[in-house]
Amino acid sequence: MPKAPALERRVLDTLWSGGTWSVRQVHAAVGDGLAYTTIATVLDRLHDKGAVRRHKRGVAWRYEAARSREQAIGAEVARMFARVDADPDSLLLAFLDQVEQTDPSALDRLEALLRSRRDRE
Amino acid sequence: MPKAPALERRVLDTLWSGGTWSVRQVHAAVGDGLAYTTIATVLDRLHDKGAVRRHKRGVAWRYEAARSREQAIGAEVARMFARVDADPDSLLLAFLDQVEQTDPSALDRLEALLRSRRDRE
DNA sequence: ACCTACTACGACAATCCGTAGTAGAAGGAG
DNA sequence: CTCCTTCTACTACGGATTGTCGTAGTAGGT
Repeated sequence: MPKAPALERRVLDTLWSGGTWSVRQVHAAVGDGLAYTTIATVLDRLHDKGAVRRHKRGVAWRYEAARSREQAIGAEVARMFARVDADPDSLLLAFLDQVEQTDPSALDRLEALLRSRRDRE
Repeated sequence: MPKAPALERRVLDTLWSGGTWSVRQVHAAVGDGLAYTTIATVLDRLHDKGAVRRHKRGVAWRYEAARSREQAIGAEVARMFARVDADPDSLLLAFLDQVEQTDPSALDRLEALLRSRRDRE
């Protein structure tokens, strides 16, 4: 139904806030009147996709994110690079435009990152 | 069926190569043994989504991209920014990593772009 | 008046996602 | 040992998206 998997994202956000979580805990954290089994299903599917890890704690599973938010963002960026592979320069341009528009001060941070990366070698 | 709309992308790539196209021409360009009506449908759906423009040429439609590839990339980048909105700095990092990994020389171009953008104001 | 090319519309299968119910196992309380 | 609560596993369903076509009807040229 949704264009982007909104509920999965909310669950992941919860896990990314740190630690391991039982279904019940995630359910409480996400709230929104959703059924317990809805959260259980989402967690299960996330596990099938390899997005989360889990281990048994007694009868129940304990879940944690399989990759950090940073890694997930990295994968997202990689996917985008693959999608536009014919035209990397437009991507640089578009990226700068977006950064500037979202948060102009980020341009400075970007430049600092860039410099430190160059100096590192 | 597919995660990313592969055929729509191929059709768009064709249109992005320039000019206006009849269904028949796109069909020939995409090839791959697909039926003529398959291409017609894809073009039609692309039109519904506003991704392409069309005007009648006699009985037939002539299609062209509604936005340039560059604009499409910009929209893509904007979508990604929205998705990660809580953590823009990780995005900067991940972006640099990807640029470096894809094409190290692009880092220099990025820096040049950054500088020219800053000097422009 | 007929053939051809083109569009409009409908259809179907696969997949994803949100959402949830049910059955059954497992463990603690008496 | 038996009952109640808690969890998981499995199944299901509806809506959306996409790939893929078929059919029917229309409009123009020969």
